[in-house]
Amino acid sequence: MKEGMSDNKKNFFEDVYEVVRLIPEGRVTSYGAIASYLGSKGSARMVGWALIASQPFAAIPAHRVVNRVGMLTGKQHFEASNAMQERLEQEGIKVENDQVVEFEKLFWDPAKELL
DNA sequence: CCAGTGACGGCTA
DNA sequence: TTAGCCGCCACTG
Repeated sequence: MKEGMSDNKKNFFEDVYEVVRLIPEGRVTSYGAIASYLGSKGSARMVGWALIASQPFAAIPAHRVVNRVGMLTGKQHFEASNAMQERLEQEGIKVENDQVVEFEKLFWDPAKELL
């Protein structure tokens, strides 16, 4: 993390981490869903940015966050290009061609399922 | 200071 | 239906 970072930004990052930590095993959510839940509706990109910064913290299951159609767009940011898919399959999620199988059934929306 | 670049997503053609 | 455009905003050169 950076030193000169404003409190707002820092809190946004930590809020993202908190939500991601709450994603149940075997379920996935999207960048936009998290941004929306945190009140920054159009800032899905910032969620992705926060996850890049979360790389060093293994406790955050960033592999459970994919884009709005269920594609593993962030896999290149993991240690290995296949780490994201392997972690998902390890919890029972099937992935074909960088796409989560039955994404709609596994989708976990923080705005609805979190309270 | 300015322009380019994204782990995105909604809208338009 | 597939492609492209653009708003979003932190960061980099």
